[in-house]
Amino acid sequence: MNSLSSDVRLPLYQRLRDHLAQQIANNRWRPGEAIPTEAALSAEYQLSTGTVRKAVDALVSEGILERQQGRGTFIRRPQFQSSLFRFFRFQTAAGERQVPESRILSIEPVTAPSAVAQALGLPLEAPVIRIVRVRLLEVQPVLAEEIWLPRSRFQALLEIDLNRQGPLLYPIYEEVCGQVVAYAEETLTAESVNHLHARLLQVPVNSPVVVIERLARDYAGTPLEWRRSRGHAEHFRYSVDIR
Amino acid sequence: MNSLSSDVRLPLYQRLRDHLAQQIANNRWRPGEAIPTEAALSAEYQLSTGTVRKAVDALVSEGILERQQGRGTFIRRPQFQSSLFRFFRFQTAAGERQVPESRILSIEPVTAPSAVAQALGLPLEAPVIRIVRVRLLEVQPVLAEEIWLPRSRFQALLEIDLNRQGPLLYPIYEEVCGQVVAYAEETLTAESVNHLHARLLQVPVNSPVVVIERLARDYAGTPLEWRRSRGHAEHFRYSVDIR
DNA sequence: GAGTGGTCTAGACCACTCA
DNA sequence: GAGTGGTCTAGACCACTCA
Repeated sequence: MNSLSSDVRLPLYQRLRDHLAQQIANNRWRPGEAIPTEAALSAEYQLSTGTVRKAVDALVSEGILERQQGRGTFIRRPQFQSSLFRFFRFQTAAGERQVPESRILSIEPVTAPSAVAQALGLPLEAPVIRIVRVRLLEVQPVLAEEIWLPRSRFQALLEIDLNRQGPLLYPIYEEVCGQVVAYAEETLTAESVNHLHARLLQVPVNSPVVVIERLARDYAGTPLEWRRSRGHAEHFRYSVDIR
Repeated sequence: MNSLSSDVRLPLYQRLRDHLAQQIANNRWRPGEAIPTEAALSAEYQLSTGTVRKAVDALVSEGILERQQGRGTFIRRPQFQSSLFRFFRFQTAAGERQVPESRILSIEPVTAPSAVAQALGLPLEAPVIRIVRVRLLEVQPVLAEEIWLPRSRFQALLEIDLNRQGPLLYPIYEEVCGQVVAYAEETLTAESVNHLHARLLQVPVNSPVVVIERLARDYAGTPLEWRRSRGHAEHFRYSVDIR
């Protein structure tokens, strides 16, 4: 038997949700692992199954846990590939979806400019890593990306050859640095492309591009990565439901 | 006592949810009205309160109902103003938010071009209404909008002076035509502005604009309105959370 | 067949609203 | 003080998974 520490004025299901979220943030279980069964949680915290289910429901709807009937409830491994597809219609001539290739143009230790320091919650001129890359689909550049990481957590990236890895960075962050991206927030704007990005994207100067800024965080909410991606507006289409 | 008609293989809470959704779509209650209390629904359908709550929970999370503790559960009146603010940062110099004014440039009965007929689910060349307007903030145009409506439901709009109404069309649709917008789906892209829209928005030809296409539906899911809005990219900023 | 999550019951008691 | 939604209990039984 265990007990819930947080604010006693909150409902029990809320306190259990917070307690579980805290343990997930502290890496008590790794992504893909199961948490204790509902019966075990009921017994451990002396709560009815209905109350336990309501706490687990909340974490499931937040995208942190994933239920599988008959098997258990698991820490969800985020699937950020799909978020990319929400924004861009990267398709081959045959119409199938495809993860764009990655070509790293540079990776280097630098000090954080003020916008980056602010986004990542670091002091000005804190040590960071800056990565510049383009994403390509059938030799055509579709996205130009600038990526900033706090050096304290990602030092190990400087010692490997990123161009020999797959096109997705988040699995590499997890394997090489033990850092798991749990959430992200994206902001979209549009602009006329400047000379530098026009060259990287192989489009005429001043054509319209979509700009996507993304701040990615770990389970505890600490910022892990800030990136700014630019893509030609022709490939861009984003849908959202409103109620 | 009443009984649920839908597929008996579905869980009871699901069948009650579908049953209530059907009645809402059939206008059994108007927006702002209360549905029966949980106790009344339990008695009417011979279900426990837990099951009734789960059905109501589903409709609440879909944005169709709204709970108010101690008062009741109400048909939600959609607040589409807020969706506009998610996309554009329309702000006065003082920083406060403001609904942009509306200036109707034209409203006329026409036949549906193929893209419009397809979006609204109408036959080609079906009778529709086309509205062109600009939205202004402190005399500055911020959005140029083209709006298409099925004439069968919106005929009454042709008989009033829209420029003597408020800037929001959805309350007018409800008051004048009895049509309630329940959901909408928006798609975002960007483009270089052409001569016509450059003039309406008072921006240089070829500057980047954001294009928002919106399909609005009633509670039954029938398309009510299709609109395409263009705004200068400088005023545009859209944020989304990803998990 | 043992173990898991999914559905459902029949309540009790609490917090809030409103006349 | 009557009526509403909000929380919580202590289960029972079902559907699914996996050895």
